[in-house]
Amino acid sequence: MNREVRVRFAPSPTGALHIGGVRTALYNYLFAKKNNGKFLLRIEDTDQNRFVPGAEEYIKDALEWIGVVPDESPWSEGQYGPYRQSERKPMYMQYALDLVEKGHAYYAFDTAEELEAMRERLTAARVVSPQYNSITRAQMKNSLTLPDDEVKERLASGDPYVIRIKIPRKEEVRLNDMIRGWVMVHSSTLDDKVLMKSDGMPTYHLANIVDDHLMHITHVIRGEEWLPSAPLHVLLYKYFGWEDTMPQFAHLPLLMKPDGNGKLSKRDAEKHGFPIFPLDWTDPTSGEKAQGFKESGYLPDAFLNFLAFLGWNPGDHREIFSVDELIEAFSIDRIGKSGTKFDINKAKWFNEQYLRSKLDAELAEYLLTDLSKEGISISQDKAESIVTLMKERATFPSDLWKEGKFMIIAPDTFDEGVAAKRWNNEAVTVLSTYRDKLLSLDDDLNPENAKTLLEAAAEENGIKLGKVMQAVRLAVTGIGAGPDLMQVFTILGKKELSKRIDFALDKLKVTV
RNA sequence: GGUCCGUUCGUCUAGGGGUUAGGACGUAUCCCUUUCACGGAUGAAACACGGGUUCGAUUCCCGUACGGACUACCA
Repeated sequence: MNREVRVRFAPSPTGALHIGGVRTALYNYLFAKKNNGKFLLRIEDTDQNRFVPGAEEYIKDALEWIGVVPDESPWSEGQYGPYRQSERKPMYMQYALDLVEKGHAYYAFDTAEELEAMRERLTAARVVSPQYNSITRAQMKNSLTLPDDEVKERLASGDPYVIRIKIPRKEEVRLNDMIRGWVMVHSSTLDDKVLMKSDGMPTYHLANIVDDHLMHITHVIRGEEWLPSAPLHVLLYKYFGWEDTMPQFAHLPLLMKPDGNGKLSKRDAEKHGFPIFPLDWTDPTSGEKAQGFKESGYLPDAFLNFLAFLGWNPGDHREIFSVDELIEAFSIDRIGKSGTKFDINKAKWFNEQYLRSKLDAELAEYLLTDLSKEGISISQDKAESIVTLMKERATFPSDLWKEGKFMIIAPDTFDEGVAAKRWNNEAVTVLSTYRDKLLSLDDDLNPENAKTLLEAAAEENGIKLGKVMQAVRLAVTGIGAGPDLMQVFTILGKKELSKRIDFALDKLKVTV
């Protein structure tokens, strides 16, 4: 059997795509590309009550942002469409009926109240897990207990019903997970899950098996939260007679909270002030806003690299991987088994690495964009010069503007701590002399002559330059830290520089 | 509660019957730098516990503890 590898990412459009979902999508994508297969996206919208407007577009946009674009999806259908389960609705009933005919499923007419009463009864009787199963179904209203006539009558009269799978009483169900190895579950612990809901929609369990089969899915790579229901899925493949083409399963470890215990959630993001969604998201009902990785300044390739390493590693010590390199290196057997705590510091580190590898011209675009929002415009050359000086110390592109502001706007205040410690008469003397020298300089300023002049200004007054350097920096930039001063002076130019010195001399005089 | 899954430095992890248990993030110290950052160097820091199996177990097996997921006419 030599089937083309086909994998799917199957989110439900119930809100913003969570980072764990993005990782699942990424692993599916990497696996597909590694094996020259296809990566498809299927929207699992069988629950009409949970539909959230905009969620589907969000999924699409998020995947596009990191370049994990499906080969087949609702927006670029392949030959096994539709790719939205709501649009596949007419296809499912026949499969459910097939199971009823084969005796592996049955009609159930119990109302919500009756189900609740059953659970209460069992709980009162101290039954460990109250569920609709091979024992309890005998007491319920279904096509196994009701006379045939009544069943026919109820169906004919439009009585609401569901179709449930008939889980065998005693059977060992086993599956060979690609990550976890053999997992065995006894059917007596499984319940008769609903396959078709009373609204005529299939449940996830039925829909995903039918669709995966029809779409020729070869591998199901999904989160660990699905592991408990995987045996049910195996049973369904068996009852449909699709065992020989049953996909291989790989259940991914979960993404956990950075502190404490539990699955990573939106609350953690709020608590720690880091994003959990790839893109900005505003909840359409509550109006709640959540910031995305993109809008927080994470570069898509850095984000993707970071994500890939949440639960997977190449087995050597390399960490910086392009998408192509990830595809080349990826394999499911190098995915870990245990839950992964989310560490935003690592994400920042990846972002810094990618930021520094970017061309100055590209980074200058970010700076220019930020500046235009402030109503400031500077030349491309100047922007690139600033980027050159700032990119080694930036985590996000927005830091270019935030941290490099002093090269664009003259300071109007001065760091008080630095002033108190470093500002003195010697600094004033050197700075005045330097200002005069700048004014009589014919050439444009460059790092060399800026330095020569400053050294001369210090020497003429018998002052060691090192003693006043911090004061000089303070006078020109307003702060006590930053990139090489002579480079900064060059970007400023002699006119601006002398203007700033004058301003500082005037403003700081009183504090001496 | 039940079922299933898991457990190597604070975090992500490599490793695998005999290793000085390796790397990365973070952290500490030092160097570079008349600043800060970058960079470089160095350090602290881990096999959950108890039984087996074995000449030898962090590695294999079984328990225990702890953690997690699931336990809907949600996915």
